[in-house]
Amino acid sequence: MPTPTWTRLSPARRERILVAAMDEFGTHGYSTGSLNVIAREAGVAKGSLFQYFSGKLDLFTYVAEQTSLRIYAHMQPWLDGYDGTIDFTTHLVNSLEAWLDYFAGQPLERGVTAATNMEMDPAVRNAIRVPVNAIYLSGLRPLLEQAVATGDLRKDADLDALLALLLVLLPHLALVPHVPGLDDPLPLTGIHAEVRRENLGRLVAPLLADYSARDRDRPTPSP
Amino acid sequence: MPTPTWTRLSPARRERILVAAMDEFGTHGYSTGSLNVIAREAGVAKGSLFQYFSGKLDLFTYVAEQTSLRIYAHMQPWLDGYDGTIDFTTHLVNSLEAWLDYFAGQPLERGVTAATNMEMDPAVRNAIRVPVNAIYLSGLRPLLEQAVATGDLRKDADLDALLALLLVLLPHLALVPHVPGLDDPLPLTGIHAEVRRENLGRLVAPLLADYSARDRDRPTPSP
DNA sequence: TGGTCATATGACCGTCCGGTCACACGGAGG
DNA sequence: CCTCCGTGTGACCGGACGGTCATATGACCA
Repeated sequence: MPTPTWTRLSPARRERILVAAMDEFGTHGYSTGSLNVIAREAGVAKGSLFQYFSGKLDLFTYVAEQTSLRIYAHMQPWLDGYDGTIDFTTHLVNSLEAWLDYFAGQPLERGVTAATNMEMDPAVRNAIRVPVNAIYLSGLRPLLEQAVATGDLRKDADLDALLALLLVLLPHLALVPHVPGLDDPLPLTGIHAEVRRENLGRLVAPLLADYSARDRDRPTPSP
Repeated sequence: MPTPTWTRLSPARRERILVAAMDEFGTHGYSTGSLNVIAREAGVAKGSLFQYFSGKLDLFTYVAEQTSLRIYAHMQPWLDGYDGTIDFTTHLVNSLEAWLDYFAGQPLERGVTAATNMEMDPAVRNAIRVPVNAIYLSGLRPLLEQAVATGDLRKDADLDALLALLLVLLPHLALVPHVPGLDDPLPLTGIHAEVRRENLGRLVAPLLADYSARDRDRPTPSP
């Protein structure tokens, strides 16, 4: 939790420090990220950082929280914008396209997402991942429930399993195009937008098809 | 690549160093893992480590490679043991149970798997993940092709998409029960064996059901 | 016995780390 | 004009790091 001093700072100074911290932690991770570098890049004395935060972990926690709030705010229209006028699989693919486009254009948020997903220290990971996961769950579950309400997903669809799979998958989808060696087999890297959209559909299809209530979502089985 | 001196060492000494390195890297990751600690725990002078490996990265690369070989050797019976006498979904759930049980009993291999999956430095990650992924792909693709050959998966099943999803999922399944805060929504932690098996089925079902060729794998759709 | 050589050792090096602290600065209130 | 206090600063601290190297050890052979 930042100190009262932090809240009295000019927005410009706060933003410079936040950006420098996102950049450093997002590039090197928590434990390897350097407060010296953050202070230098922000144009601020290192001692000042300790006037705003109680220490390295406090700063990283703040960075992770702010980042997840920004990401969530950007995705909100897709989370509560489903009304059943298009089929749910298409809506989900559209949302994932927006998800990928967002991270393609926001290297800072992408880096912090990588850092929070790759942290080894259990104490740090718990401080970061649990609230972030809660944010994602609170947005995704209503979306799936809405899909059941509109009749796009079957009433007996296993929402818990679907949610767990999506939560594992989402960070990988966000990072794969920009993090070489992470999940090279995912067919989303270095391709045109139409091919990427098609491939997103190929990844989502097996997840959703079995729970789809509308016939048009289910391909004809071979005899 | 280890030096010739390493290969001339007594197996006991090699094993002590390998175990200490697996433990340290598996607990703290590559960049935070300490050669001082490895040398101390192995009962060996730090200078000796530099007689066996050219540096920290060389040692970690060796550790990751040995670990993936051990894991692969243990899973081999499940990878080429599918002959179609049971349906493929059941075989896959059986294999995943073996996968989870293996990592439950092998904290060293589990730690190294975590370390290789959570490494931030791109150079280190590429040195480690690419060959490891290649090992997994070389074992999993023939298994899926075998399932197509026996008629358990449809001939038009999207094997590339399935493989990509499995490759993303496998490390998470291995680590979730022992790495708090990693993927808490995955329903595999702190439960009895039968419940865990049932939940594994719930996770695999949406992945495979749409591509299954046998009717018994596909639940009755609601009208 | 004396010499050679592969190996083992740990003190030591330069560097960087997170964190501290004595001090400088400047606007507000007397 | 002086004092105070919130704020900004960077030199400094103890410690840990990866890596080096002069020296010690001991097996083997002449």
